[in-house]
Amino acid sequence: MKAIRRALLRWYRANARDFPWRRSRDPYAIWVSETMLQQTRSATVVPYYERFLKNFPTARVLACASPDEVMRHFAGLGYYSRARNLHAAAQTVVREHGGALPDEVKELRKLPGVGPYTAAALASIAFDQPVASVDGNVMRVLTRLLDLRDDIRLPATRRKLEAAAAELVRGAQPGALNQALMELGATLCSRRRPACTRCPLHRHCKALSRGVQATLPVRSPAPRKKRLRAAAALLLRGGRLLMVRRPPRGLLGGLWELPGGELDAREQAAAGLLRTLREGVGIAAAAPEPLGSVRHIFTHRVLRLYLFRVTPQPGRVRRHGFDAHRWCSLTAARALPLSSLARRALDHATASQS
DNA sequence: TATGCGTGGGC
DNA sequence: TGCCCAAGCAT
Repeated sequence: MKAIRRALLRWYRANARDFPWRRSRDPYAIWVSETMLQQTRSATVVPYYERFLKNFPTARVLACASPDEVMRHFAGLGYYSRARNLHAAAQTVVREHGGALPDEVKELRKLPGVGPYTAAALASIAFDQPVASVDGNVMRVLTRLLDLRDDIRLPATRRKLEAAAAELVRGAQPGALNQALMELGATLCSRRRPACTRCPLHRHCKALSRGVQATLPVRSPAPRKKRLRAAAALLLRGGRLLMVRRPPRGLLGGLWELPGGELDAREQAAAGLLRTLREGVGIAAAAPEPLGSVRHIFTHRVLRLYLFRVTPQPGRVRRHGFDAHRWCSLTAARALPLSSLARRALDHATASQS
């Protein structure tokens, strides 16, 4: 165990990649990075992280910002409940902890958006607490090191690995040990073609000694994605287009998009669009002009979004199921917090119609 | 315990 | 095209 610890730390000191969050000791900055890194590649996070910290340098500044402004800096990153939770948690930190992040796992876990992994990562990296943070990378490294063939989708497997990791990070430099395990999993101990010859743990790896490293970790297959269809409108009035904001919870919560909605089974796209406009924004229209479609893949769904240009009949917007609406210039619409899907839809619709 | 929640990249 | 994956969390 001691040899493993020493090998990991030495390897990490020599091989840690240079990320902006690794240059900071500020618990708030580390918190922001850990939140953005949840289920997200580090290369994707870098520009978001830098922009976010420039605009919201402290928990106090973040706590005072508007929800739209916070969401604007998460737009395109995905899993948007992270932004809402981070914002709410910053307000809690200001209100209950004087603006400074608590240093204990138990207190950190009470913050919305801070789960077992993030709490342990913060406590160890920012506050030197000897707790193990087990993410997907660590699970891959440890299942191989131990030749553990249990399904890593199961919580029971996760508990076993957390116990193993807890043994490892006992003692000095828990933050560096946790990061070393993650870094190893993110680089050498990759899912396919692990670079075992360069691995600091190759002498200790049970899976390697048995030649089964490429078969680990074992993970039961995910259920098949559901297909769904939706329609959205470039709804123009006096040179401005209508944008709507989705309610805070659920899919793409808090983000803006073109008005429209999901189609029923076998419903024609144009007819369905007119129905969703009637139901969602209380606007009547006729003869939608087709502008093509875009395909978008979510974690658990495959969406086909049909786009139309629509000339509305006179009448006020009466929202139902949306949070807010706004008549915008194209420039203003593009500056709203948009999901990647909404941005692509807007781009596609405006390019097709001109 | 199972499911919902984004996005972009790799093969 | 389809499937898997990447520093998970909430309900």
